[in-house]
Amino acid sequence: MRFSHQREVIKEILYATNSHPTADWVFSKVRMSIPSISLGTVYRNLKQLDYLGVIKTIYDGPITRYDWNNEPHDHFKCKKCGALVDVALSDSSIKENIKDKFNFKVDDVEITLIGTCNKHLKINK
Amino acid sequence: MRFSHQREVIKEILYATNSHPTADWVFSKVRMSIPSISLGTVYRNLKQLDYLGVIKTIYDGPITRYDWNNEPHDHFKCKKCGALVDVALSDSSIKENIKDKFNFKVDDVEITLIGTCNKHLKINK
DNA sequence: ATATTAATAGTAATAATTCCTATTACTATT
DNA sequence: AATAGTAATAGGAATTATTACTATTAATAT
Ligand SMILES: [Mn+2]
Ligand SMILES: [Mn+2]
Ligand SMILES: [Zn+2]
Ligand SMILES: [Zn+2]
Repeated sequence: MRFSHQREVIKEILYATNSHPTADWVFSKVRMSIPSISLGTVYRNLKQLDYLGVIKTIYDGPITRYDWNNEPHDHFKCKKCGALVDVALSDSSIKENIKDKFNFKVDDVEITLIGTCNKHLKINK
Repeated sequence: MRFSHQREVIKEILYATNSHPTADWVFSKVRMSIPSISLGTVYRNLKQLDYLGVIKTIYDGPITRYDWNNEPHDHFKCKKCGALVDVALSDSSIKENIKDKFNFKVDDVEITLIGTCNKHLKINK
């Protein structure tokens, strides 16, 4: 695969946020430095970066997002504000336990927590 | 909400399969008994049934599916054939464990197993 | 039976994503 | 440095999934 400035910028933009952005958000960002870029180029490169294992595509309900963090990890989804936040299920033995229970070949366990993020929680004791 | 024959048939079709069908699949099925039905009616009623809690909408990557089983349960996704199969994580204490670890209010834990279903596994010992 | 009005069929509109093609710009070779 | 070969891009068309609109139909209360 040949070097491409567009792809580098897209990659940098992704690596600079933890917000799991959509293709459209990336598009509007990359336009700031490359005004001539097209949305198709953004989609094509996001797909390539995913294929290369450089980033990971995340399906947040009906919304497609992109994650610079290609390491296996899980997410918390806030019902109130829609934020998608990384969570580390430190005890990865949870996943191993789950894997052992089935007559399928389980390669991955994806866990999404759903609820309300601390931004909306009353601090008052 | 008023009775509708269309909605009843859609519900029955969903309740007769474990395949987590798409709106389009439901549409083609319901056409067999109601040839005049429109795709919009299928979508509208699936959304209403979800809203009523009668069925559950499932996001399988970029594919939207519908599940008659509105009880909390998890799924296994086969990378080879794309099948989405119910799994019962019998030990629901797993989920309670996970819930206890975070400074968010966690209402639900969604778990998807990803791998290869037994249809493709060699039986040979 | 009639009136009321929610639900439908059919179609148009929208949104996300992919496809197509002429043009551009890396890269290797003279 | 110029040339040739070709991968990547820009821009727009096409596709797909879903929602919105509206005249007509049909469920329900009177
Ligand atoms: Mn993440
Ligand atoms: Mn299910
Ligand atoms: Zn929130
Ligand atoms: Zn399979």
